[in-house]
Amino acid sequence: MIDLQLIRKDSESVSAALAKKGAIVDFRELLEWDKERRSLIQKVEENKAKRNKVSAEIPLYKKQGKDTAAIFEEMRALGDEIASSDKKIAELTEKMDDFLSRLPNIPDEDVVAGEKENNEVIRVVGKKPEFDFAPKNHVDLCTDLGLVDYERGVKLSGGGYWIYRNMGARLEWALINYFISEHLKDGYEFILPPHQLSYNCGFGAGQFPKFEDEVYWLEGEERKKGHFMLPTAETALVNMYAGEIIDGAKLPMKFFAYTPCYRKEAGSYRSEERGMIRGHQFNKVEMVIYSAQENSMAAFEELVGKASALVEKLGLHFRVSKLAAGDCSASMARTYDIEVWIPSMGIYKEVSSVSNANDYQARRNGTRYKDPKTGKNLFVHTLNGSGLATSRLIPAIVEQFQNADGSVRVPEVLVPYVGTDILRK
RNA sequence: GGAGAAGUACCCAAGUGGCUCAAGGGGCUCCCCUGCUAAGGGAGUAGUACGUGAGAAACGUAGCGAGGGUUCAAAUCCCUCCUUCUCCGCCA
Repeated sequence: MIDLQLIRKDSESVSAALAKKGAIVDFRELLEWDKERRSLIQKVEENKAKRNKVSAEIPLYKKQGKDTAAIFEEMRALGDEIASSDKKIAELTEKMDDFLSRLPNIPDEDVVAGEKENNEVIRVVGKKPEFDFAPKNHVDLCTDLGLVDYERGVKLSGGGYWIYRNMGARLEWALINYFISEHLKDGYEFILPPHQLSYNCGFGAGQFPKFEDEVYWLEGEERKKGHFMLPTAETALVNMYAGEIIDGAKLPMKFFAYTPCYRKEAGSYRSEERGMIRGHQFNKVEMVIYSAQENSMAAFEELVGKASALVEKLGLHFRVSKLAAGDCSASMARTYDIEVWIPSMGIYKEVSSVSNANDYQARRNGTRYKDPKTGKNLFVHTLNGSGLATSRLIPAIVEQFQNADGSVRVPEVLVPYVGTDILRK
């Protein structure tokens, strides 16, 4: 949610900033509603003050035996007026909230306008592996090594689902365990949230109303009162303190959670997205930081550093891209993607997306902190980053670390978790 | 899923339509007395949101789990919902 005050003060700058994301917004109507609403509030509050005053006098009149019929008549009319003003205010408020809730976040100043093509690669780590044999793609590798059973996954649940088997399951779980231990080392609190969340969480994270149709809703419930399967742990983590005022001395608060992510999108049947690149359910460890406003850039760098370090320690070739405004998700002011090289596809695929929402999510769900310096209540800055999405790492690992004989080398840091340093038939 | 009970401020808690625009206590903050400790006396303590102020102050409005309704007037009466506790049912 964008601060209404900011729009009142300087709607043109806000428009210009949103245009970087490709959102063309005209604030004139909103500002009209705002003006009308405030004048109604003034009027209705005057009337309410009058009603309060008269109400306090009524018991006195009654004691004195005065006739109150005329006063009641007058007060009834006043009450009707108050009710109708209140109704108009509520309607305006709803319209304004709806308008505001559909606006994307304002991108940071240094984030460039435009879409994907304006993304900037800011770091490349390692080299593209060279093979002196014909490398296989990850679908073949995983199938041949018995790591993943795509066919029976489809049998169980249809397209977009797969089964991890045997060493595949151990490799997947090894990644999760490895990430967990690294985050614990860094002092992050381990969270296992519910996977079924109520509507407010989707709204608070900024994913609704826009992406309501991209998540799985539980049957038989009305949407706004119902539950959906979380599309990322961020949706849960970012709402834990909704409506609360956090003691500023406790910031930054750092969390991570492991959950599967449930998404309808998968859709894409393009052949290059075969296998585990995009599924309806995938595993991810997610990091979230609640930060004081002035420290959120540092927190952002920390998350980028942590996510990169994980990929680097796995020994994978990857790059870090700073996304253009239009490629950041709607809620985010800045996003860096960590993209891992998939040899068979000849492209880099995202394994982590690190973002700073600034106060956008906190405004939507009312997460504030008391600033120890000023004593004022401020909206927290929320940041999130995958640390990491395991389902895309496995394709990268098996493809980048494959050998001529079809076996796959296990990244050293995972050996203790997997129990072997090589995966063979 | 069913039945019963409850939800009031940092905590406990009084309060079944109006001098209660929420009593009292605990805790906390400050002051006084005493001063090693212990004990005593007094004052303050509703956070927050919104509105009018450049802003602070100040004022107003809302607020007794949430949302509606009845009424001149609602913590109080009515309806719906949420949460907690107790019991029962279900438990792949």
